[in-house]
Amino acid sequence: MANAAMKNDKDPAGLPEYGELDGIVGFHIRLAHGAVYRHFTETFAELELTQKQVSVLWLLGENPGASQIEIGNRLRMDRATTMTIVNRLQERGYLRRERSSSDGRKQALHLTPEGEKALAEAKVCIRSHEEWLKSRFSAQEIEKLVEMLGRIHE
Amino acid sequence: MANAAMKNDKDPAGLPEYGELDGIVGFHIRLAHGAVYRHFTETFAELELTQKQVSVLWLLGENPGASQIEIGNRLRMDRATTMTIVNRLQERGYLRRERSSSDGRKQALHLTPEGEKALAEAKVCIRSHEEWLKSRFSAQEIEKLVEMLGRIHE
DNA sequence: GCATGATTGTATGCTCTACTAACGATTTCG
DNA sequence: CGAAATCGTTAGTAGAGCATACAATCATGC
Repeated sequence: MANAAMKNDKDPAGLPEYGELDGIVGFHIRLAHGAVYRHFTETFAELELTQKQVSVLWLLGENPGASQIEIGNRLRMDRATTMTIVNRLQERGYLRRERSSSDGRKQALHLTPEGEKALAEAKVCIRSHEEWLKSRFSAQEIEKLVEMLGRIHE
Repeated sequence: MANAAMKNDKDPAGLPEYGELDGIVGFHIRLAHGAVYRHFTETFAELELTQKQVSVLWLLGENPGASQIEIGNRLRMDRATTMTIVNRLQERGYLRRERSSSDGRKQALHLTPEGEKALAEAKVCIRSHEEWLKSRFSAQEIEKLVEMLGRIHE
C-alpha cells in the first residue's frame, strides 16, 4: 500500500493523516467544528432543532422583545439569514412577531409558550451535548479554550 | 454590563453579549469557525476556492493517485459530498480521474498542471490567512489550541 | 467457481446556512 | 423638509451535508 514516493492512506489504526495540513490552525478549527456539528445534529434529531434555531430561542428567552437585527448581530448572521431562521421558528409556533412600539421599523420577537417549552427541552439536550464535548478537558483547559476561541471571533 | 433582571442588547462598544450562551463551549467553537470561514472566503475571493476545495487540492498534491473515499475519509466527508467537490475541481480542470489499476472500483485522482498551479497560489493565500489567525496567539498557545481541537475531532 | 455481501463511485433530491441585490417602510440627521 | 441610514422582507445563488438508490467491482465463504 505504501511505497517510498507516496504516503500511507491511513495509519495502522485506520485514522487519516493530514500531512502538511496538520500544521494549519484553520483546518483543525474546521474539523473540530464539523465534529461538534455532527454530534449536535444527532443530539437534536428528535427535537428537530438546528444550532442556529436553538441559539435564537436561547437569546430570545433571555432577551424578550429583541429585534431580528439584534439577534442577528449577536449570532453574526446577516438580516436575510436571520429572517429564514425566524420564519421557521414562527411557522412552528415557537415565537411571534410584534411591531415595536419604540421603532416602527423593528419587529419585537417573543417566545410563545410552545417556544418556552422547546427551549427548556433544548437546554436539557445542550447539557448532554456539552458534557460530551467538555468530557475531554479539565475545567482549566475549558476556560483557556473558550478564551482563545473568543480571541478569534471577537 | 448586566443588571439584575435583564441583559443589555449591546455593550457600549456595540459588541453583542451572549448571556448564558457564553458558557457553552460549542457555541464558541461555532462562532470561531464562522469568523475563520468569513476571513477565508475573503482571502480566497479572487481564487474562487472554498475551504474544502483547497483541502482536497492540498491532500491530492501530497497524495497523488488517492481515491475519492480516501480523500473523503481524511476530511470527514461522505461519498456524496466528496463527489460534488471533486466534480467542481474537475470541471475547472484542476484534477483528472483515472481508473485505478489495482482496484477497479476506485478512481485514482491526480492534479493537472493547472491544479498544481492553483494549489501553489492557494498555499500563498493560506499563509496570509493563517497569519491573520495566528497573530493573536503565542506559539505555545497555538500548539495548545491545536492539540485541544484535535481532542475534539479525533 | 460461484453466490453473496461489502466497497466504491455515481446520480438525485432535500435541507440548512450564507450571501447579494433590490424594494418599501420608517427613522434619523443635515 | 429632504436626504441618508436602518430594518424587514423577498428573491435568487451557492456551498455543504446527508439519505437513498443503483451499477460496477472486489472479497469472502461455500
